[in-house]
Amino acid sequence: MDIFEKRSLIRAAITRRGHGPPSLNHGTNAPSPLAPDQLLFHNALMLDMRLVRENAAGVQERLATRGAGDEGKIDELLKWDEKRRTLLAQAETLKSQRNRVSKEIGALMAQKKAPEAEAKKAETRQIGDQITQLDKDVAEIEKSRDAILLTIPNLPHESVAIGRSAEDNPVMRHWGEKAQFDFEPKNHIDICERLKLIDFARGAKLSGSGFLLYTNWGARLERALIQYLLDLHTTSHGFTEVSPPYIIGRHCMVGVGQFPKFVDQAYAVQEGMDAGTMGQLYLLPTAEAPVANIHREEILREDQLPIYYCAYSPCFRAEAGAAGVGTRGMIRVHQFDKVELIKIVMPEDGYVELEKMVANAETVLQQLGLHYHVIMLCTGDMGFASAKTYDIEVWAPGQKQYLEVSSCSNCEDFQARRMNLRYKTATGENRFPHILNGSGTALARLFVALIETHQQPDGSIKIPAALQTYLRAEVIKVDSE
RNA sequence: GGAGAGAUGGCUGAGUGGUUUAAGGCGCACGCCUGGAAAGCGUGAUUACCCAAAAGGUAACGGGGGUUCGAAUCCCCCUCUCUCCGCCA
Repeated sequence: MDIFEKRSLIRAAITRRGHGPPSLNHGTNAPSPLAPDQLLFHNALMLDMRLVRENAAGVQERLATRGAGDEGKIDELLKWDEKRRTLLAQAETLKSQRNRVSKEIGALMAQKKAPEAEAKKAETRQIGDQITQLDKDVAEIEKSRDAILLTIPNLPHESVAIGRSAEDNPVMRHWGEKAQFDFEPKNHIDICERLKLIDFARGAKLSGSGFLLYTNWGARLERALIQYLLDLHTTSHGFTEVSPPYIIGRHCMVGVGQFPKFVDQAYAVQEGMDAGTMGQLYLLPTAEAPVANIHREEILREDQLPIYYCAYSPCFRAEAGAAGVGTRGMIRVHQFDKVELIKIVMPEDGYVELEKMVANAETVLQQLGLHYHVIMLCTGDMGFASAKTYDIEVWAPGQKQYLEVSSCSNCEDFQARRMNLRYKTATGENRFPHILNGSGTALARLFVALIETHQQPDGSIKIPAALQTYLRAEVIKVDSE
């Protein structure tokens, strides 16, 4: 069987978007899964349109710091916005007229004055035609406007370092030191094969390259880590554990800003297996997607905030275009486990909460005795939805490189707008909360750093004390059964 | 998977084409009354958009479309919930 046959079988049930047959439900003219009008389910905006109107120059300036050229979209956005408001005002005036005349008709009918009523009907009918046209125009304009808005990333916070790429990310701090060995440390692939923690060959046999088969103590270590992480964040850091669906609707992906930009990175469930108005279903790329959306389209009470959620889930990523870059081993895989942290907080608390979240993720590495540093992503390297992001990179001695195991972001109200999540203040005002997400932490790379850091001269792995009660072992040895 | 019944405001619940400007009840807030309460009486209370603001206007009765001068109400599609049957870990 060649590689293409293998891949087509893998994707028989799970296909990337756009490559499957049209669904029966949709007929042969199935709409593009990403038509703008399919992406929005309400009128909330990604960037605050009022802010864009009132301070276009400021918005453009912030966007420009990302170096992606999005600031060029603002002028067109404003053009659509102005046109929309003009037409909307016209339509509403006409509707007001029609409502008034309709009432008069009702009154005439009640008085059995049919001829007069008929005359007014003709008048109203004509107004109605104009309204229909205006409504159509406005809808078109909103479609154009939203198509642009959906592709504009969040504005970076003022405190974020200006830069173009990962090389410009400032290191904020580090903890511990690079582990020293009086022997040549092995990399995780060798360790896994020797200790039979992962069966790379059979994982690939099952699902293709980039899929892992954890075996025996490897599987147990993975499970122990999940359990340890959830326990830590729930009991010590005050998070409420949730366990979300792993298959989620398109609207959730749009809500957190994964779509439309990263649609190629998601595994789509077979076309036709969609959820009606929720649209096409996808395997989650991160638990952030379902968990941040838990309260979408709700109005929370201020006293419900802050909300802290943590969730374990596997994460599925197509990693299209990433082939060949560190693909061997566990560093970049199509499916990995992660414990995710999500916070929904009042805007004034957003940045304090971000620092706390990073500290919560750092605790993991400290307790496991792993050297790491925290970097701030510069404007040019930040994710689409984020206003400010810290990455935690753990040292992997076998790789001789730092691996990203956590990315903690404050998305401010960017996601809340997309999903129309608000909270009501004590004074009765509705506001968008800040939504934060952070890995607490990603498992596959944590696994790598753990076994590479704690490997012993005899090839065994010493288990850190914090993990021993979960794994029920102090060491993993070659002859461990 | 099959059959049926539903979805109305904070909750409950009326409303089968025109003072619905969504009744009534419960709960809520404020006021009157009271020594204080209860009861009673009165007032208020959704969301979004347009408008610099105010005034005003428009829209929303699960979601979308249609009929009509006019739709919570009639028609079509979808989603969700409940009941029964079937299947299933």
